[in-house]
Amino acid sequence: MRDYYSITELTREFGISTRTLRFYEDEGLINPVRRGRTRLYRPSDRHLVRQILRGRRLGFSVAEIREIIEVYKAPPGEVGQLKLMLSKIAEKQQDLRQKRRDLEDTLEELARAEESCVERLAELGVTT
Amino acid sequence: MRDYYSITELTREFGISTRTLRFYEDEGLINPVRRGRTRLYRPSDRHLVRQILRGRRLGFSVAEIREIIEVYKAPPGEVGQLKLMLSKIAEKQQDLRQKRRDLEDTLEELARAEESCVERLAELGVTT
DNA sequence: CACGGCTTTTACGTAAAAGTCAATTTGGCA
DNA sequence: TGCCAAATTGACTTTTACGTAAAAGCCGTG
Repeated sequence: MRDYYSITELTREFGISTRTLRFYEDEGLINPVRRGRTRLYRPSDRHLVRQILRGRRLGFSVAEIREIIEVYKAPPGEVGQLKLMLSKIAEKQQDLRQKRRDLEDTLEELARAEESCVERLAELGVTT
Repeated sequence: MRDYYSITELTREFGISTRTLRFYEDEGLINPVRRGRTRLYRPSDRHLVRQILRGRRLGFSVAEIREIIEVYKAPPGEVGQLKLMLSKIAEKQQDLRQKRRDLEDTLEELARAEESCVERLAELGVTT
């Protein structure tokens, strides 16, 4: 496990630009350490980037991703805070379950479209 | 099954604005018929809106949604077109499967966060 | 027939998420 | 130690997906 990654290493690994990484930092999603002015990304930062990109692919806004990331952190000490966090987690879970339903529905429709294409090809005497 | 829906009926049903529906029309996603200048949405238009919103929730851009919608249409007659369509469908399916992995991973992390909150609450003597 | 309510078109506005560009600064190594 | 590729910062631009406001058309009701 590497100690640190440079910004360009991460841009290459994840296929994003330095601007994007700095943007996420400005937005408070990641906090790489600095040697002088240059950013050094720890494994934990790298993992965060991975999570951010996952959220992005799922269509979450940066604000929503921030909320999700916050619940990954160590749980707070106070009961009220803990309960609040639990309700936030439940909210995100519901959101994701809705997305999962949307996803399965869309996959089904695509399968139907695929099948009718294959059938049509068969009618034309083409073997898939 | 109703013949036609007015624009406001659909906005109420789906919780979107008239601007949004007209925008999707400008973008070529839907094509309601007209009585004079007013739009009349058929059940098929209504179903399209449902599919559009599903795509939107999954984080697809309007351009991507348009591509998905196009493969739902009746399959074309020509072999080359059919094969092209099949490859487009396969592409979308891969995309959706990636999203599904992202989704399951995120749900797992949320479950872990949830568990550690519950544990912490238990330590504090709170029964969930 | 005037009115309120719904609808239309046109046009400009805007927030989010970066991309791009220019002007430094720096740090590694020959 | 001197230099050049890489990194940083700040400002401006772009794209997407609508929001919003203005001005006007249709239509059933009192």
